[in-house]
Amino acid sequence: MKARPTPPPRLVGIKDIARATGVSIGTVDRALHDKPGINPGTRRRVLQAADRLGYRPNLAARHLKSPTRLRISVHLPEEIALFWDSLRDGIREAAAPFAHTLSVEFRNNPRLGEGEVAPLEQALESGVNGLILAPGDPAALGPLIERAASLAVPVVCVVTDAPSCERLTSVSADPFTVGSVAGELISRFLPGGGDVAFFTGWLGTEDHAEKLRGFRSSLKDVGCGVELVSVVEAHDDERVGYRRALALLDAHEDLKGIYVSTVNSMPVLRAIERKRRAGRIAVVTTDLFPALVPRIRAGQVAATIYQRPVSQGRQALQALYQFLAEGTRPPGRIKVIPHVVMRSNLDQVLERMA
Amino acid sequence: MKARPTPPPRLVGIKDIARATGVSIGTVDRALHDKPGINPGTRRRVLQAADRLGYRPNLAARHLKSPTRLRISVHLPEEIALFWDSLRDGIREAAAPFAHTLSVEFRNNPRLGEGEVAPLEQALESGVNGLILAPGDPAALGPLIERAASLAVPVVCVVTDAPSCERLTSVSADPFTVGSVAGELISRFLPGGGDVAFFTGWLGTEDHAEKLRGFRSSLKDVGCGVELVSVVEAHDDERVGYRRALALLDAHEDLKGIYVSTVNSMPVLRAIERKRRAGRIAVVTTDLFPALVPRIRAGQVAATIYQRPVSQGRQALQALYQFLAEGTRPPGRIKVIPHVVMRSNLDQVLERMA
DNA sequence: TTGAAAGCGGTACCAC
DNA sequence: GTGGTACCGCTTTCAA
Repeated sequence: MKARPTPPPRLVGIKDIARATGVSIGTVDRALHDKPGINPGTRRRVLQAADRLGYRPNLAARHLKSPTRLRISVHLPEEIALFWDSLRDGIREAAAPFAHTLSVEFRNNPRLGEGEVAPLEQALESGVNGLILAPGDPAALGPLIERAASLAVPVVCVVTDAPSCERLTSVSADPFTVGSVAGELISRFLPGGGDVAFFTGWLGTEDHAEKLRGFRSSLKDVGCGVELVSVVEAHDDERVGYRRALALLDAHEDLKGIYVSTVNSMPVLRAIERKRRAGRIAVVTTDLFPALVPRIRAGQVAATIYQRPVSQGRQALQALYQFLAEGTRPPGRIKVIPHVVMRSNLDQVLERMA
Repeated sequence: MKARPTPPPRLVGIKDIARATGVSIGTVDRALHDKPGINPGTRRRVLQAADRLGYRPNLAARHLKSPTRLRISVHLPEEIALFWDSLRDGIREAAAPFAHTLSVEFRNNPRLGEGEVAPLEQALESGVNGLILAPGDPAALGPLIERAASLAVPVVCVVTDAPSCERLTSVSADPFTVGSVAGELISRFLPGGGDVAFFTGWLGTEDHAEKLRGFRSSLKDVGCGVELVSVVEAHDDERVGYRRALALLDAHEDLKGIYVSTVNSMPVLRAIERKRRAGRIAVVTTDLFPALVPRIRAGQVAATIYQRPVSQGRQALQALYQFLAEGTRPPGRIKVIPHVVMRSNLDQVLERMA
């Protein structure tokens, strides 16, 4: 005997509203979409009925008619490939279910902050409906983002933010929290207290300054005698980083911990190795890339803080789609919770990245 | 001047194939769906053309016709509400974009492992198309899962697994990794070494045994003299937990760390408080619930390992939907990477839960 | 200001 | 075996 499916609850559609109000579906459409040429009273009645019946538009059917698929342009750097490709994957993955409603175009620029303007201008020219971008140089991009806003093209920032612009939202790891997690880890790793150092790119960058602020606040909170004795700017340059790390290690014979708040951690690790202090310094790094893997395995890196680019991409696309398709406005800022990657969960994280 | 959208690339549809092959759309449909009553040669030609043109069915249009929405039944316990409700939220959230294709029904049972059979039988009777469930008692559920398999109803396990059954996939945090992360954290928190203890529910449970194995392996790996001196079974009972925690603290005057691998951590914390050893023992707990929040804030809990129910729900639904709608078979096991929640990222995690 | 009807891509069914 | 066509929910256009 075959099981009898209970009849699924019929969803209310546009013609249910029409029937309930005694008008035609055309009028219902006009009311629902604020179109001109409708009696205000009729509109009100229709909207009330829609509300009362719990009408939810069928997006699939909507986009069936006009093959005007929504076009989204994604603007990301080529370097560092692993990171940005993961982000692109997250976007592609999230866009897959909407393939028939949405088309995603990728426009790359060489590096964060370099050559960002031209592709964005071109995308706006070509009339895209939405933008996802990582504003490396918010100052240069500002006017363009404003122009997008004036064209009613929503912009979602990823990884970095341009909070002063009229963007729809931004998806990123909150830098204060990231720094704060690093600080708490290092403090906990050094219950006996000790001197620690903080490596960054440029302190002028808002993100980096925030990480430092978070780091400091955690050292104070945990309060077991861990002291920040040096803040080093490595200018995202391998050689500068290496030299300054060596100098740091020489100046502080009993340094107990280092937090590298940028992706530029390899020179620091090499300097530690050269000075034969590996294992005697608790190192917390940023992000995850192939060269870091053996260092984590060997315990030279106690933990690394991973910004989860795939997740950021997914959330950025979802926020943008929901706004474009349904008009749902996301919160002004979407914070991704970073992962603490250590030896014990490294393999699992790598598995997910592949 | 208005920007000119480039015409979106027309997707190939069923009638493009019909035109290319010189048959009618009805025939194309028969070929694509392996329906009877079609000449094998015609079928071959149609399929080739479909392949050559890169045909992708428009799922939205497909489900437009027959309101035979896919029905998914979700079987989860009521206790502990916060955790399972988060899981349900993740499912609902992920199902939202497919609301017109998919209807989700929730069937609850009182506790994990209790009263799981009846609702499941009822769901199968009623002819659902897919199942999401947390098998608390895999032995009792096994036959039903097999019956689902024989009815071609895919099953996705969440949180706990029933690996010996023919389920489509399972979504959960790998217990070995969870235990291993806890072990690594505690080891790192105790660079000077010391005695630690492990609290669990029943060691007979496979999950708990795996966590212990992971915990042990990390202690050995980090290898800084941390020793596991006691494994305590609290039988998920508050009073048993409290009594055994007191006994443990009395027996080990210089206990340095405790990992509670179940959600039942409050009695342990109360025992530590009663013995005035708060702050002198590194405690790692499991999951996140309101009573734990102030303990983390106060530093009595160094870290808690959170299984991310929302994410598990989302991934379970996506895997099931993609299989039902598109026939995509997910990997045999989807591992969720647990979050390490500490004071520094607590607020952010709570924000996401709300 | 409103109604009626065509058509989007696909399914189901009837007629040949 | 195959072709033709009504219909799903919605947008759009044209006529009233």
